Amino acid sequence: MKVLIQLKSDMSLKLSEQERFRREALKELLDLGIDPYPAEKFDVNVTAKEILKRFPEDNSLFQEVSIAGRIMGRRIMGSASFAELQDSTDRIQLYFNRDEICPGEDKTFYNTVFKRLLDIGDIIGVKGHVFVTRMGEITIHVKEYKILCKSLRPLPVVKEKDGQVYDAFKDAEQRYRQRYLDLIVNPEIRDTFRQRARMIQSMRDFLLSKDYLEVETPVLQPIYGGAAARPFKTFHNTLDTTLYLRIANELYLKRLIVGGYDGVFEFAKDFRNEGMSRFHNPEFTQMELYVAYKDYEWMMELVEEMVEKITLDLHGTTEVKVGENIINFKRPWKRFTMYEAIEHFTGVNISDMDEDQMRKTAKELGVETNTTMGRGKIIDEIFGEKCEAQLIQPTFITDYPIEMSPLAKKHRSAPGLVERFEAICNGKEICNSFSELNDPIDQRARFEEQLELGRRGDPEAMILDEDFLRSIEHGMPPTAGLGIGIDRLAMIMTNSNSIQDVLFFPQMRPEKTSSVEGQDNKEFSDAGIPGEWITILQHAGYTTAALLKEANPNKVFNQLCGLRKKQKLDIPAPKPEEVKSWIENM
RNA sequence: GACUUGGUAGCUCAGCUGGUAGAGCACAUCCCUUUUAAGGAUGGGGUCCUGGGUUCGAGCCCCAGCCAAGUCACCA
Repeated sequence: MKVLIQLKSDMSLKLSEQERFRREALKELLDLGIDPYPAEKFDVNVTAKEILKRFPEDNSLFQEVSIAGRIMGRRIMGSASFAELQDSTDRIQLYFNRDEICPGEDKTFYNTVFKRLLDIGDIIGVKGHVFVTRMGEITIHVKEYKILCKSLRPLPVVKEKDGQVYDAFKDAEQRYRQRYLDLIVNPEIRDTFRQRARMIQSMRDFLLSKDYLEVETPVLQPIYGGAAARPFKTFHNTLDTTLYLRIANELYLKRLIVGGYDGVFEFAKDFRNEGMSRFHNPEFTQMELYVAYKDYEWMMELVEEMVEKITLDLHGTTEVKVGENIINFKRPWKRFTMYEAIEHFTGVNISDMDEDQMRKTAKELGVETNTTMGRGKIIDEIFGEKCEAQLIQPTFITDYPIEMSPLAKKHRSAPGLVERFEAICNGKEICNSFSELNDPIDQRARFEEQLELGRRGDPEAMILDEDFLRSIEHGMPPTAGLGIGIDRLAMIMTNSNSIQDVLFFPQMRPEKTSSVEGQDNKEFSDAGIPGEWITILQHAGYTTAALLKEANPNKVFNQLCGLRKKQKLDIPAPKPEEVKSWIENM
């Protein structure tokens, strides 16, 4: 028991006052014989949302409810109290009456347990009936309650009245690092992720209804491919081999088309070792789809149909508000070839220009180029600078320069182009698709061009995948392929300004851990310092042996006594000569 | 990677020309006892991001660093 108390006081040095109060409350609960973390289930027969929705229509309902959730607010006034209970669906008010919670003489369970030992953030289960208070609020009249989990840290308290939010918890860093807090106190965040899940469900339903097969392909790949990007590198010990986290699954899905499936798709986490921004996270989700005997024209129709359906499923209309704009996904979407789009936004027709003329035009348009850029790259640059951001309504851009698209089939009629399209929406690409290149000779030549780029130092150049080539040498039917950015689409569908808002745990730089934690205490204990004082010394700033060795013994002694008093520690004060001997022994 | 802005109590934020760290919420002890971002009284709570520098004196000024956000560049 003594050890326990010491442990506790050591721990409490690092705790804030509010955390210490909660740990003390926990102890009192245990002393009262109440288990703050019971093992048995608590049966729930209703949600807050259901009550709030249906009770106004029929006051005879919900006369025996059992519901559980987190306490988000309390208003205590002696023998009667109100609390707010938040479950996964909504918040509902609870009414507690002392003499009903404690019908007998002993009022402990109300006076002590409810009023003093419970806190905002604790999770409880209650049973009772629903009524309406004098203030007109739907409320559960609690007959009994049970502590399901004691919370040891204070929650950010966000309050709201008439749509006005007070003390909103909105610091992006804390919200992303401690997403659980964000989800607890900002319930609209929970809805964003529900919408994301429904969006994926809707897409999956659509694809399954077409009888395409949902598949899984390797994340760990010996040769990464299918996109232009730098990979994450890792190592497999048993195979003694370098492996890469996939940047795309394209080449594997095409192998499955070679294998005889007509349609395969995968919701794939891809990993790209590149910059981060509000549009880029190192890991992101892409849905890739490959359908045999189809081409990119057909795929455009499918994308329109699918995204329109998703929008209807999510919003009941084809219109979505995104920032300042209303985006309408109703079919058909606008279509431009890349040349047409450039002509539309700049007034210049560049389709027949050679590289020199084009470079000159780019300069006139204020688009920067350099000598390493070929004709295709310049076109892409002009488009990116002058057109993409202006495409707010969903628009297909078709027929890309061949240089940028080593896996796409050459255009059936326009030389120098490939059969490729991207859908642009809200100024950003949301998907990328082409008639897949199935000519193995051409594919090998395109890979070799990529190898040449790699030799010239392009870190994103593709690697030649010999097994993939072998597979399409066996023959891949004409195939349409699609990659659609799930995070990007989720941003639009949920009106989110950054990708971090549609990922539960966006990548962040690791948090710096406290230097006191995990210290090697051996040198301290070797000098004869009792364990309970080591943490206190470290708390006082003497985190290493060297620091303590340099210190003035009198000052250290005073600091320790000061801390002992301040933290109300239940250990005897050290003697000055003891402190002196510790320091001498260091 | 570059530039801009920010980092102060558990949360949201003030903090003057550099002069003993503040408010609201939360927390503790009371009062009130069907309230509702409850109200009232009292109280406790701080590594002012970190490390240097200037100064008699730094939350504030200077330098370096860490973390985040925004903008730009590359990528979806």
